[in-house]
Amino acid sequence: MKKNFKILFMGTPEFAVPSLQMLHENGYHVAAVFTQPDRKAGRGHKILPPPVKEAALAYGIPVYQFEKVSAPEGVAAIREVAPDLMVTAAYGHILTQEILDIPPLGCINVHASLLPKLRGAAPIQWSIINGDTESGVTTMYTVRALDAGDVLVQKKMDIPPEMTAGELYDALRVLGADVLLDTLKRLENGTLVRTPQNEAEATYFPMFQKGFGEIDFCHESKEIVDFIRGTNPVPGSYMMYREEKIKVFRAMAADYAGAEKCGTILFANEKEGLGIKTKDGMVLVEEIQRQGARRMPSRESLRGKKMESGYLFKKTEAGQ
RNA sequence: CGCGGGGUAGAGCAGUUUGGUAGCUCGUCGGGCUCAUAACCCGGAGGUCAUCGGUUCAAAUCCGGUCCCCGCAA
Repeated sequence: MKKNFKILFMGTPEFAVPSLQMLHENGYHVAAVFTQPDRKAGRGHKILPPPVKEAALAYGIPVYQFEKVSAPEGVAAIREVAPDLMVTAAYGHILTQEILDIPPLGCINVHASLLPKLRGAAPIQWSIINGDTESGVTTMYTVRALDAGDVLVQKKMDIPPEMTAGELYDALRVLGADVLLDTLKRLENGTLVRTPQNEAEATYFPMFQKGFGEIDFCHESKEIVDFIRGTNPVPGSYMMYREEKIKVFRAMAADYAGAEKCGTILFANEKEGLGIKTKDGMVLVEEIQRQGARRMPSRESLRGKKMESGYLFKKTEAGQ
């Protein structure tokens, strides 16, 4: 098979950018890019384009932005592009069977997990929250059921013990482009093998909901630490100190045998830092961000704004 | 013009409501104590209070403009 088949690329966030860049730099014919509409982002009123749009425009690729691709006009646009192959990477839309049937070579999705593990919209964060020690990227044929299509190529990587979701995200988006390139090469030379997923081993984790990031100190210390690094930087974890929402970026587990209730501040000063009782010990909260301030080490923050030893953090929202 | 918090010494903060000598915890420099120390004691340096303008006898504080940082919402 020749390399110059016509590709329709669908993606939205930073995760998809290296894949698009790889296609462009390796001479693939990307006929069009579909991405989410520009949305209000940040403070004020600014409307920002998705990262993929900026990349596509820089490469001179036509960009289409539909609120719903599955609507008639979206489908019509795809038919007009008439791609041989569709590639999706964190596009943010569920594709209908009607759309999946359009490209003769099918639709390939780049997913940031070792399928069939961690199907769903936020596999990177969940892998760290769950305490996994390895992650990876999988390409598969897209089917109607979420992330359930036949696996094509999969590559693994280790998750270092202190890695945050943001760092893993950066690593996997690069790996994603690599896996996609590998997939396309096999498609070209006819060595691409499709392997059905083992449904018995499949796991699914949902998108985060509002209030998800609040820390529950009544879990085990390791779970709390994993939760904090798995939600860093988005959606971010936090705890409520009286009426104030304090964001937490980094923490480590430590031994402690006291009988205080989980969530109790054991100490909060600039020498020892911030220690909070958990189900099985304590966590040392090392980096926080208080209201109106920027993120900084707990000890620095505690030099100025004190926290009362003995205060009990109680989870106020559902989730985790 | 989406809502809200903030900008005060190298760092982190209080003081602003009720204008009246610029404070605290650290760091730093010098000295002391100690077998010793990130411990303790004494002393010093370091700030046009983001910026511009206004009100006032007097502005960090009250009023208006600008710049920058942050949270929410998306």
